[in-house]
Amino acid sequence: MHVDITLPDGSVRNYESPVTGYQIAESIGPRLLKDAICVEIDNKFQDLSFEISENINVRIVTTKDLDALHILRHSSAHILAQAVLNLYPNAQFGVGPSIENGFYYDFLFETPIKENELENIEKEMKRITKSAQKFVRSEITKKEAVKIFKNQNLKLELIESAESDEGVGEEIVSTYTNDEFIDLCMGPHVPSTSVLKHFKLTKVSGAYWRGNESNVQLQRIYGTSWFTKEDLDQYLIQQEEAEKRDHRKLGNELDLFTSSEELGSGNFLWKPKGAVLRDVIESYSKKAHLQNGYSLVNTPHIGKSILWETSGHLDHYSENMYPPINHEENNETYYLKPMNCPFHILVYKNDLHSYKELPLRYFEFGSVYRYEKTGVLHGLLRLRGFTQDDAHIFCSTDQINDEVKTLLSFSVNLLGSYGLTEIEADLSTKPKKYIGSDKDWDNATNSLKQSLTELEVPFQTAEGEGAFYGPKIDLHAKDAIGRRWQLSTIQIDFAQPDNFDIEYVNSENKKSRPVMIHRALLGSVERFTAVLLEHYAGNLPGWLSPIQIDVLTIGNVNEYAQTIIDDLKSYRVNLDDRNIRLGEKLHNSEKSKTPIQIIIGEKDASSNTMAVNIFGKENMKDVDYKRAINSIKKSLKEPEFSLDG
RNA sequence: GCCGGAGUAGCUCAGUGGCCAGAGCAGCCGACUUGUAAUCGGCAGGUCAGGGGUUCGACUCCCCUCUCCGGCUCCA
Repeated sequence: MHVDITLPDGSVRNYESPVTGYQIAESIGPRLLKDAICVEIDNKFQDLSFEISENINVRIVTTKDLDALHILRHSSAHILAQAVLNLYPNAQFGVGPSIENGFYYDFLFETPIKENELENIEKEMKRITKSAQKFVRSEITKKEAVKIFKNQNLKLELIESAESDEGVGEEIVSTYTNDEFIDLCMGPHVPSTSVLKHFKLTKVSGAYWRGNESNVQLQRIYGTSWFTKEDLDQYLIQQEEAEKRDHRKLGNELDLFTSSEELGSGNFLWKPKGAVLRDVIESYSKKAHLQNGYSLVNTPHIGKSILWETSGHLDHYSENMYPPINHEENNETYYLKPMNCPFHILVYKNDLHSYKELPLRYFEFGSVYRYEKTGVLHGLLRLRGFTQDDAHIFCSTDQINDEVKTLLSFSVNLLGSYGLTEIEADLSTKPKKYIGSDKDWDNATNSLKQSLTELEVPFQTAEGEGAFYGPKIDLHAKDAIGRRWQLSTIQIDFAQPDNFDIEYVNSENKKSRPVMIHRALLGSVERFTAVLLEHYAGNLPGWLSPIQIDVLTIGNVNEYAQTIIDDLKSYRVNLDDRNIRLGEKLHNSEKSKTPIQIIIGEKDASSNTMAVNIFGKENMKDVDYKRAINSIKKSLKEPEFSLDG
């Protein structure tokens, strides 16, 4: 018997049947055999030892392949479990997949392990990889599996619940064995433990069994694993780079914001420089909104309970709301607002609206308060009190299409103005539980999809992830080191207009119900500030920087300095005229990441020149006064906002 | 909320079951009058997160609370 194997280049090779991936790779070349990790047969990954006995397409997956990294990491997870069980024979082991940049495995230890034990586990892993054990796949019956894993309760649970991901079918269970170690697994795996060379255990943390809060909490050990030392090193360096960019660290170093034990979790205090930064960010956005058909509204921080009953927040969102504020004398209950929409609806309701007014767009920097669980708080990225650049658009159903398109383009351009130009979207569609008609959902979802397509925003569809009241688009921006941050959200809402019974008078003089679009583009000003700080590693572009220019003097040139400052009075200028060396002034200016330094001494005063350092550009000396001022103004210019840009 | 780790001067960090807890930077005072990346000297600065307990003695050991860090869960 012979089989015809078709390779990715279209060539067909003929082999004795059955043939394995090994044999195919070997027949093509020794180099390929050396780099081979697994095979892809008919879109399914299999071990190199998998026997092929039909005419089929086969691709040899090598270490160069992105798919191979997942397999490497999956195998790394196995060896982690093997090492842990060797060292802690009474540990229970759960599941261990490959994840972005690495892998993890979940364990239940008799006594919780500590981070410093990772070193030892890593050592045992090294021993296992050096001994070059083969990964051997076998299929056994559930009965046999139950016998083998009789002391492993977590595995028994997996066997009983038939998780195909974990190698458990209706009757047959797939396992991998190397040395004494056996685990449930679909595979494939790298051929031998010796393929693992460049890995590192990174941290240990808690994780709920099967991701369910009400289940037992396991200990998760994380690691990273790569084919080459260079890749591993690069990853570790990138981690360090991310740490340097941490907005919490930068916020402290640059004097932007602080927190306080007395203040409590989830809120920050903005220091003068940070407040300026926020204000610049907000002002720019506000201007863009006013130029693009939005009206500014302003609403308070608390509202009576009836409001939150009507909006449904007390039914659907009370877990995330701060406890009520009771005024006993008046028998009134108030709540801090977790969202701005009910207030904007009240503004809308105050007037009778004609179809001629629509779409009506109400915009506000609205501070909201959500009682987030302590464990999720994270610097400015996840707060209990934060400010949304929030707007609610009231429009007719047939305006949704145009409105969403305008909005999407507005958002992409706005984010781009701040320097975030790589945008990707998630489109969340109708969930199982929803309100409104299928027709409305389809139309709205199509509007969103069509806008994304027309504006060429790359997007993924998250089926069933929409809110119960309408579909949504989330925009993510990629930062300078490739991290993805969720920023904008655009949500169509069929529910609130009903809840509040809002209306407009249509062209036939009949009452009609508008649709609402909720949208926040920066998301939260606090969060957005943090993202910008991390994106720019603290080196904010000139127009955003809290201090834009440091004027550094040498000797007594105060009069000349004053002339310069007067000519730059619409900018944020700081004068350092202390009697210290220039080197120290430069050092301080550098540390505060001021984008422009003007250096003037008596020489400059007499020749009407200055030295100018512009961050990221060359340092210039003896620059003519006018030319210097012009080039400074040019480099501090805020980006023009236009929807075509 | 859960698991694990941590909290020492304004900041970054040393340190020990036992005399008065240290350094650098920042601050203040003085000298230096400075041209491209930290000038020198001095001074001051701490209820060792807060509270309780064990002990002859606690910053150190135990318990509780607060805050932070890494995750999990959550994220209209």
